[in-house]
Amino acid sequence: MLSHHHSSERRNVVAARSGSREILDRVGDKWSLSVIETLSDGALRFNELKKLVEGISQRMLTLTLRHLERDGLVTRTMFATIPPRVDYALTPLGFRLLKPVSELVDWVRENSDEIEKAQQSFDQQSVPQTAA
Amino acid sequence: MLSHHHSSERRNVVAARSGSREILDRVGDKWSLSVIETLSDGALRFNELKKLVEGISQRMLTLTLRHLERDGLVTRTMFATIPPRVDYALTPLGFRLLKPVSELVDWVRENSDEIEKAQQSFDQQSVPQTAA
DNA sequence: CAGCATCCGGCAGGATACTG
DNA sequence: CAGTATCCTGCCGGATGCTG
Repeated sequence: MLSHHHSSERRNVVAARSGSREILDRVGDKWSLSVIETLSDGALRFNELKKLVEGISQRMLTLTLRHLERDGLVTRTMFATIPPRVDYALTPLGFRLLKPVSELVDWVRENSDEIEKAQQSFDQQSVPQTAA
Repeated sequence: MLSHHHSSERRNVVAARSGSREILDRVGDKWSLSVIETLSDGALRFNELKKLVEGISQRMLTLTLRHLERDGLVTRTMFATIPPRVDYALTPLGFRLLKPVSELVDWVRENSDEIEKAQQSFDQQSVPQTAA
Protein backbone atom coordinates (compact mmCIF):
# COMPACT_ATOMS: atom_id res chain seq x y z
CA MET A 1 0.00 0.00 0.00
CA LEU A 2 0.93 3.65 -0.13
CA SER A 3 1.98 3.05 -3.72
CA HIS A 4 0.84 6.05 -5.67
CA HIS A 5 0.32 6.27 -9.38
CA HIS A 6 1.20 9.73 -10.48
CA SER A 7 2.76 12.49 -8.50
CA SER A 8 -0.25 14.38 -7.27
CA GLU A 9 -1.73 12.19 -4.62
CA ARG A 10 1.25 11.37 -2.52
CA ARG A 11 1.67 14.31 -0.26
CA ASN A 12 -0.46 14.19 2.78
CA VAL A 13 -0.50 10.48 2.82
CA VAL A 14 2.58 11.36 4.77
CA ALA A 15 1.34 14.32 6.68
CA ALA A 16 -2.06 13.32 7.87
CA ARG A 17 -1.41 9.65 8.15
CA SER A 18 2.11 9.44 9.41
CA GLY A 19 1.12 10.37 12.88
CA SER A 20 1.85 13.96 13.67
CA ARG A 21 -1.43 13.64 15.48
CA GLU A 22 -0.40 10.56 17.37
CA ILE A 23 2.67 12.26 18.72
CA LEU A 24 0.70 15.11 20.10
CA ASP A 25 -1.86 12.79 21.53
CA ARG A 26 1.02 11.33 23.45
CA VAL A 27 3.37 14.14 24.43
CA GLY A 28 1.57 17.14 23.01
CA ASP A 29 -0.34 18.05 26.12
CA LYS A 30 0.80 20.73 28.45
CA TRP A 31 2.92 18.69 30.85
CA SER A 32 4.05 15.36 29.41
CA LEU A 33 7.32 16.59 27.99
CA SER A 34 8.27 18.36 31.18
CA VAL A 35 7.51 15.29 33.26
CA ILE A 36 9.45 13.03 30.94
CA GLU A 37 12.44 15.29 30.95
CA THR A 38 12.34 15.66 34.71
CA LEU A 39 12.33 11.89 35.10
CA SER A 40 15.34 11.53 32.83
CA ASP A 41 17.62 11.84 35.86
CA GLY A 42 16.03 8.94 37.63
CA ALA A 43 13.01 7.87 39.65
CA LEU A 44 11.11 10.44 41.63
CA ARG A 45 8.26 10.45 44.10
CA PHE A 46 4.99 12.17 43.46
CA ASN A 47 5.66 15.28 45.46
CA GLU A 48 9.21 15.52 44.25
CA LEU A 49 7.87 15.63 40.74
CA LYS A 50 5.28 18.14 41.77
CA LYS A 51 7.98 20.46 43.06
CA LEU A 52 10.31 19.99 40.13
CA VAL A 53 7.74 20.36 37.38
CA GLU A 54 7.07 23.85 38.45
CA GLY A 55 3.58 25.12 38.02
CA ILE A 56 1.83 21.82 37.64
CA SER A 57 -1.22 21.13 39.75
CA GLN A 58 -1.45 17.78 41.46
CA ARG A 59 -4.49 16.99 39.45
CA MET A 60 -2.60 17.52 36.21
CA LEU A 61 0.41 15.64 37.52
CA THR A 62 -1.78 12.68 38.36
CA LEU A 63 -3.48 12.72 35.00
CA THR A 64 -0.23 13.16 33.13
CA LEU A 65 1.44 10.32 34.99
CA ARG A 66 -1.51 8.03 34.41
CA HIS A 67 -1.40 8.82 30.75
CA LEU A 68 2.32 8.24 30.49
CA GLU A 69 1.94 5.04 32.44
CA ARG A 70 -0.77 3.87 30.10
CA ASP A 71 1.43 4.58 27.13
CA GLY A 72 4.18 2.50 28.66
CA LEU A 73 6.53 5.43 29.05
CA VAL A 74 6.55 5.58 32.83
CA THR A 75 6.39 2.99 35.58
CA ARG A 76 4.61 3.49 38.85
CA THR A 77 5.95 1.65 41.88
CA MET A 78 4.01 1.64 45.11
CA PHE A 79 5.50 0.94 48.52
CA ALA A 80 2.95 -0.19 51.06
CA THR A 81 4.47 1.90 53.80
CA ILE A 82 2.91 4.47 56.06
CA PRO A 83 2.89 7.09 54.82
CA PRO A 84 2.69 5.60 51.36
CA ARG A 85 5.46 6.12 48.89
CA VAL A 86 5.17 5.97 45.12
CA ASP A 87 8.06 6.13 42.71
CA TYR A 88 7.80 7.11 39.10
CA ALA A 89 10.46 6.29 36.57
CA LEU A 90 10.93 6.16 32.85
CA THR A 91 10.60 2.81 31.16
CA PRO A 92 13.16 1.79 28.53
CA LEU A 93 10.61 2.99 26.02
CA GLY A 94 10.40 6.29 27.81
CA PHE A 95 14.15 6.62 27.81
CA ARG A 96 14.35 5.95 24.12
CA LEU A 97 11.73 8.60 23.51
CA LEU A 98 14.01 11.02 25.28
CA LYS A 99 16.45 11.14 22.39
CA PRO A 100 14.23 12.47 19.59
CA VAL A 101 12.47 14.66 22.11
CA SER A 102 15.71 16.16 23.35
CA GLU A 103 16.80 16.89 19.83
CA LEU A 104 13.58 18.75 19.20
CA VAL A 105 13.96 20.64 22.45
CA ASP A 106 17.55 21.49 21.56
CA TRP A 107 16.53 22.64 18.13
CA VAL A 108 13.99 25.04 19.55
CA ARG A 109 16.47 26.34 22.06
CA GLU A 110 19.13 26.85 19.42
CA ASN A 111 16.73 28.61 17.10
CA SER A 112 14.69 30.55 19.58
CA ASP A 113 16.55 33.73 18.75
CA GLU A 114 15.75 33.46 15.09
CA ILE A 115 12.15 32.65 15.90
CA GLU A 116 11.79 35.63 18.20
CA LYS A 117 13.29 37.89 15.60
CA ALA A 118 10.83 36.61 13.05
CA GLN A 119 7.98 37.22 15.44
CA GLN A 120 9.05 40.76 16.11
CA SER A 121 9.36 41.73 12.49
CA PHE A 122 6.05 40.05 11.78
CA ASP A 123 4.34 41.95 14.56
CA GLN A 124 5.73 45.22 13.30
CA GLN A 125 4.52 44.81 9.76
CA SER A 126 1.11 43.72 10.94
CA VAL A 127 0.47 46.81 13.03
CA PRO A 128 1.84 49.77 11.05
CA GLN A 129 -1.09 51.94 12.06
CA THR A 130 0.14 54.93 13.99
CA ALA A 131 3.32 55.64 12.16
CA ALA A 132 4.54 54.29 8.88
CA MET B 1 24.34 30.10 34.35
CA LEU B 2 22.76 26.76 34.91
CA SER B 3 25.74 25.88 37.07
CA HIS B 4 24.41 23.99 40.02
CA HIS B 5 26.03 23.50 43.38
CA HIS B 6 25.09 20.17 44.77
CA SER B 7 23.08 17.46 43.16
CA SER B 8 19.59 18.21 44.39
CA GLU B 9 18.64 21.35 42.61
CA ARG B 10 19.60 20.63 39.10
CA ARG B 11 16.78 18.63 37.69
CA ASN B 12 13.94 20.60 36.36
CA VAL B 13 16.12 23.54 35.60
CA VAL B 14 16.27 21.49 32.48
CA ALA B 15 12.72 20.40 32.24
CA ALA B 16 10.67 23.42 33.02
CA ARG B 17 13.04 26.01 31.70
CA SER B 18 14.56 24.38 28.68
CA GLY B 19 11.51 24.92 26.61
CA SER B 20 9.39 21.84 26.31
CA ARG B 21 6.65 24.39 26.62
CA GLU B 22 8.08 26.60 23.91
CA ILE B 23 8.08 23.75 21.46
CA LEU B 24 4.47 23.00 22.02
CA ASP B 25 3.56 26.62 21.83
CA ARG B 26 5.00 26.44 18.39
CA VAL B 27 4.12 23.10 16.87
CA GLY B 28 2.09 21.55 19.63
CA ASP B 29 -1.28 22.67 18.42
CA LYS B 30 -3.58 20.47 16.47
CA TRP B 31 -2.43 21.23 12.95
CA SER B 32 1.03 22.82 12.78
CA LEU B 33 2.95 19.59 12.36
CA SER B 34 0.66 18.35 9.62
CA VAL B 35 0.92 21.62 7.75
CA ILE B 36 4.69 21.70 8.05
CA GLU B 37 5.01 18.15 6.86
CA THR B 38 2.67 18.76 3.96
CA LEU B 39 4.72 21.75 2.87
CA SER B 40 7.91 19.72 2.93
CA ASP B 41 7.33 18.77 -0.71
CA GLY B 42 7.22 22.35 -1.83
CA ALA B 43 5.04 25.42 -1.99
CA LEU B 44 1.30 25.03 -2.02
CA ARG B 45 -1.69 27.26 -2.40
CA PHE B 46 -4.27 27.77 0.30
CA ASN B 47 -6.87 25.40 -1.06
CA GLU B 48 -4.29 22.82 -2.00
CA LEU B 49 -3.20 22.77 1.58
CA LYS B 50 -6.77 22.60 2.71
CA LYS B 51 -7.33 19.49 0.65
CA LEU B 52 -4.09 17.82 1.60
CA VAL B 53 -4.26 18.47 5.31
CA GLU B 54 -7.33 16.41 5.55
CA GLY B 55 -9.89 17.42 8.10
CA ILE B 56 -8.67 20.95 8.70
CA SER B 57 -11.16 23.78 8.55
CA GLN B 58 -10.17 26.88 6.64
CA ARG B 59 -10.38 28.86 9.80
CA MET B 60 -7.82 26.62 11.45
CA LEU B 61 -5.69 26.55 8.33
CA THR B 62 -5.63 30.32 8.26
CA LEU B 63 -4.78 30.58 11.93
CA THR B 64 -2.14 27.88 11.70
CA LEU B 65 -0.49 29.48 8.70
CA ARG B 66 -0.47 32.90 10.34
CA HIS B 67 1.12 31.43 13.40
CA LEU B 68 3.75 29.58 11.41
CA GLU B 69 4.39 32.69 9.37
CA ARG B 70 4.83 34.72 12.51
CA ASP B 71 7.32 32.21 13.84
CA GLY B 72 9.31 32.48 10.62
CA LEU B 73 8.66 28.88 9.63
CA VAL B 74 6.49 29.57 6.61
CA THR B 75 6.43 32.26 3.94
CA ARG B 76 3.30 33.68 2.44
CA THR B 77 3.50 34.94 -1.14
CA MET B 78 0.61 36.83 -2.64
CA PHE B 79 0.02 37.22 -6.36
CA ALA B 80 -2.16 40.18 -7.20
CA THR B 81 -4.07 38.28 -9.84
CA ILE B 82 -7.77 37.76 -10.24
CA PRO B 83 -8.67 35.48 -8.70
CA PRO B 84 -5.96 35.98 -6.13
CA ARG B 85 -3.34 33.35 -5.56
CA VAL B 86 -1.35 32.79 -2.41
CA ASP B 87 1.54 30.41 -2.05
CA TYR B 88 2.80 29.03 1.19
CA ALA B 89 6.22 27.50 1.57
CA LEU B 90 8.63 26.52 4.27
CA THR B 91 11.41 28.92 5.11
CA PRO B 92 14.93 27.58 5.57
CA LEU B 93 14.16 27.64 9.27
CA GLY B 94 11.03 25.63 8.65
CA PHE B 95 12.97 23.11 6.63
CA ARG B 96 15.52 22.70 9.34
CA LEU B 97 12.77 22.12 11.84
CA LEU B 98 11.62 19.27 9.67
CA LYS B 99 14.54 17.09 10.64
CA PRO B 100 14.03 16.79 14.41
CA VAL B 101 10.31 16.70 13.85
CA SER B 102 10.56 13.87 11.37
CA GLU B 103 12.71 11.90 13.74
CA LEU B 104 10.11 12.26 16.43
CA VAL B 105 7.39 11.28 14.02
CA ASP B 106 9.40 8.28 12.92
CA TRP B 107 10.04 7.27 16.49
CA VAL B 108 6.36 7.28 17.29
CA ARG B 109 5.58 5.32 14.16
CA GLU B 110 8.25 2.76 14.91
CA ASN B 111 7.12 2.35 18.48
CA SER B 112 3.39 2.63 18.06
CA ASP B 113 3.01 -1.10 18.36
CA GLU B 114 4.74 -1.19 21.70
CA ILE B 115 2.74 1.77 22.87
CA GLU B 116 -0.53 0.19 21.86
CA LYS B 117 0.40 -3.02 23.60
CA ALA B 118 1.19 -1.08 26.76
CA GLN B 119 -2.13 0.69 26.54
CA GLN B 120 -4.04 -2.53 26.17
CA SER B 121 -2.43 -4.25 29.12
CA PHE B 122 -2.91 -1.11 31.17
CA ASP B 123 -6.56 -0.94 30.29
CA GLN B 124 -7.05 -4.57 31.24
CA GLN B 125 -5.50 -4.28 34.67
CA SER B 126 -7.43 -1.14 35.39
CA VAL B 127 -10.83 -2.68 34.73
CA PRO B 128 -10.72 -6.21 36.14
CA GLN B 129 -14.23 -5.92 37.45
CA THR B 130 -16.39 -8.52 35.81
CA ALA B 131 -13.98 -11.39 35.71
CA ALA B 132 -10.73 -11.78 37.54
C1' DC C 1 -9.75 31.92 -4.59
C1' DA C 2 -8.46 33.16 -0.13
C1' DG C 3 -9.74 34.78 3.37
C1' DC C 4 -12.33 37.29 7.89
C1' DA C 5 -16.28 37.59 11.41
C1' DT C 6 -19.27 35.41 14.41
C1' DC C 7 -21.37 32.09 17.11
C1' DC C 8 -20.92 28.09 19.84
C1' DG C 9 -19.77 23.45 22.20
C1' DG C 10 -16.28 20.51 24.35
C1' DC C 11 -12.63 19.73 26.97
C1' DA C 12 -8.01 20.73 28.79
C1' DG C 13 -6.68 22.22 32.83
C1' DG C 14 -6.71 25.25 37.38
C1' DA C 15 -8.53 25.75 42.39
C1' DT C 16 -10.32 23.76 46.14
C1' DA C 17 -11.85 20.28 49.41
C1' DC C 18 -11.71 15.66 51.04
C1' DT C 19 -9.57 10.52 51.92
C1' DG C 20 -6.67 5.97 52.88
C1' DC D 1 2.15 11.30 51.33
C1' DA D 2 -0.38 10.47 47.37
C1' DG D 3 -3.80 10.78 45.64
C1' DT D 4 -9.53 11.28 44.29
C1' DA D 5 -13.80 14.21 43.50
C1' DT D 6 -16.04 18.32 42.11
C1' DC D 7 -16.61 22.64 40.32
C1' DC D 8 -15.52 26.17 37.10
C1' DT D 9 -13.16 28.61 33.30
C1' DG D 10 -10.75 29.74 29.06
C1' DC D 11 -9.86 28.88 24.73
C1' DC D 12 -9.22 25.59 21.00
C1' DG D 13 -11.29 24.57 17.21
C1' DG D 14 -15.67 23.37 14.25
C1' DA D 15 -19.73 25.35 11.44
C1' DT D 16 -21.63 28.83 8.97
C1' DG D 17 -22.10 33.07 6.41
C1' DC D 18 -20.05 37.10 4.09
C1' DT D 19 -16.24 39.75 1.19
C1' DG D 20 -12.39 41.65 -2.22
